[in-house]
Amino acid sequence: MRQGKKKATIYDLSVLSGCSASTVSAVLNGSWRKRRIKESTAQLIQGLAERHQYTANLQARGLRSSRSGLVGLLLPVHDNRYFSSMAQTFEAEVRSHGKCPIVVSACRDPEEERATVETLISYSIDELFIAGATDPDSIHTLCEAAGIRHINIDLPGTRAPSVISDNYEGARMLTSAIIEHFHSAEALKPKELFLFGGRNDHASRERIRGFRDTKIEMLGADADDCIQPTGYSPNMTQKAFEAFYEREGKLPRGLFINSSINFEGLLRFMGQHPHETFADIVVGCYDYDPFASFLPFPVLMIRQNTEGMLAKAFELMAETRPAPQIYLIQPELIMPRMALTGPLDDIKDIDG
Amino acid sequence: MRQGKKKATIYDLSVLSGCSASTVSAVLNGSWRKRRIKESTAQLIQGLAERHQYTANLQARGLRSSRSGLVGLLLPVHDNRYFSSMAQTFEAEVRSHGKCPIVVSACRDPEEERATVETLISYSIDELFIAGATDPDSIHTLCEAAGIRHINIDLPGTRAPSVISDNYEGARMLTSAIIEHFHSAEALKPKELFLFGGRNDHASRERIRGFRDTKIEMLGADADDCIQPTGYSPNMTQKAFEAFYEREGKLPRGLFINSSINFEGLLRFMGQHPHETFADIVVGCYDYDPFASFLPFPVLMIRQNTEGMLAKAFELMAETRPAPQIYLIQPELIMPRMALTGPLDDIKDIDG
DNA sequence: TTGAAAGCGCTAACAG
DNA sequence: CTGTTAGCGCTTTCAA
Repeated sequence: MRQGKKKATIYDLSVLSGCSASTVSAVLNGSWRKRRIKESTAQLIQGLAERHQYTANLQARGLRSSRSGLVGLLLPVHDNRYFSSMAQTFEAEVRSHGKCPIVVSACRDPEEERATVETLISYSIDELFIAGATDPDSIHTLCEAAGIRHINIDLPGTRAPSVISDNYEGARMLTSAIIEHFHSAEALKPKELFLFGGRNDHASRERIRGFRDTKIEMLGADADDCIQPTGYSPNMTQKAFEAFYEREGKLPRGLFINSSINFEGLLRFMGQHPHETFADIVVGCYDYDPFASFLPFPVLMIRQNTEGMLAKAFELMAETRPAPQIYLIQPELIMPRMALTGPLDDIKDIDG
Repeated sequence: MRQGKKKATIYDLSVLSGCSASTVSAVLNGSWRKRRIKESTAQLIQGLAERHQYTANLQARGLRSSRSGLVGLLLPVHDNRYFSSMAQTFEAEVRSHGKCPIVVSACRDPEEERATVETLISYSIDELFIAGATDPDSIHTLCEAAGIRHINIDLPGTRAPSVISDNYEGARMLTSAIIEHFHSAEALKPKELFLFGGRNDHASRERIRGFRDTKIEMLGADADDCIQPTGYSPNMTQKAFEAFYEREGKLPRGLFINSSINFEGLLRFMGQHPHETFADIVVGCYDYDPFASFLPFPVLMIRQNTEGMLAKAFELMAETRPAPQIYLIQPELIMPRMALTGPLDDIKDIDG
């Protein structure tokens, strides 16, 4: 087959086989058994299809049947371990159902999210998984108007089923682990344990709540200025650390960092200051990263169970009419110096 | 507009406006100026479209015009900083051209790659960027048969333009930086500098070549067993380190790690052994990760210029008939304790 | 067991 | 300046 030659259509095969286009169509989309087409004609046509490298035009099929075979995943960003591992798991799962995964990111920008979802709808995607949307409910509205099944992940909406991490419990685990880490050394005082990062979204609010409750229970107090919400921005987080350092002449001994993105802000701060500045700190990070786990100070981390969340989400998607309620998935506390496996391990072991 | 109501079509607007469907179509797809349609009719129709929340059915448009507006990026994996940052940059660039980015991964599996690309072709994607394909040339064949413009990234093909990192130069920079890092301390001997990771792909071969050449130039020798190709597998890499350690009772003082994926294998090894095992090692990693940069031993890294590579790739894609040659992009040596910015920085600074 | 015919929603000549 | 017409490639009744 030389370059640019037009792709074979069912009509080409119809002529070649002497059957009608509808017969060819039925054979090639798998519905031929129930259309009671003779085994021999089916085989004839399948042979021709193979020989002529026929592949269905999925746009045409989608247009006609108003189902595209596309399944979408909306992410805040690609460039992040948590979300990219979600993408990885999502792809495998969707492929295993014989559909085509579409992963897109929208930068935590409500307007971008709307536009992106509208585009996906225009391509007639069949289902949408909405991860980390800033405004799940307005996306819900879009999807519902278009009759598209959808599930929220990571950030809850009120109008569609939502599968999210138990951020409150996770924050409690992390906070108490930080505090306990000091038990052998000089015990931590309330003014020595700070939270950096996050903003006014559901996840951050829950984590802050868990942090405060646990801190008050274990240390007896928590001052408002121990919470430094900096958004999901490395830069802002760095600035917050610089400001703190300038004011206090040192860092707090106990640090609760809201996400790996904020942790990068701490790294930027570290790049500007000598080792000694971090000699006795203990960091808890609400996100897991294997490299962070081996930094030269203790780093406790929360690993969110992305696979569990997606599994639950797919399960709900398969239900006829899932309730618009919130399903909590437990995250996991990871002690320092742990290099864990990810969704790619099975694949990559083929190598070598 | 209540749930499930059918989406408005150009025919609906045609009736409402009193114009023909083709006029409506022209107005709504932007070609109305050159069809010399009256400003006032255009406005009328645009108003109606807005009011009725019209959005074009992109499958229908694509079917008719045989261009879908979809632009694909084929990746080995999502779950990796290097590739996910490529995805991030790619998305922004494609969106800025008013097209729809489709990012897919194929796990470095030639069969999966073929199947994935065939699916994309079935959806009539307009252009394909092929990053890290194990067999770019066979994908080239598919694309060419379908008349789809395509560019290789990261791993070169022989039949389409290829934009890749200068792996040889990068490896030379990294190797000599590792060696020089010992100048003040006891100088490194040839048997103390090993390369771990990679396999028989173009990038690994080039890096190994750069490593050997530089090592021989600077240290006078390089034994074959100083190269330990383990594939792109954390597990295999860990095993290679365990085997080495069992044999030698320690790690080499100088380590060239082929990629962050292999570095994770070293982390897994580290998790099983005490701090002291790594007291005097220097690691060079052919990939940049901010957390790795602050580990408790010196880590030199190569940051590949994904933005530069993509920029060049888009430039080539825009050319009428780009030559099927290889374009090398220089990577950058990153010294220890550096937390650099990524493609998301501009976005995220909105936060806070 | 198969074929004919209609049409999914849109675009693109061509004709006026 | 605008309407008519003919499909893009496929699915899906309905009839034979």
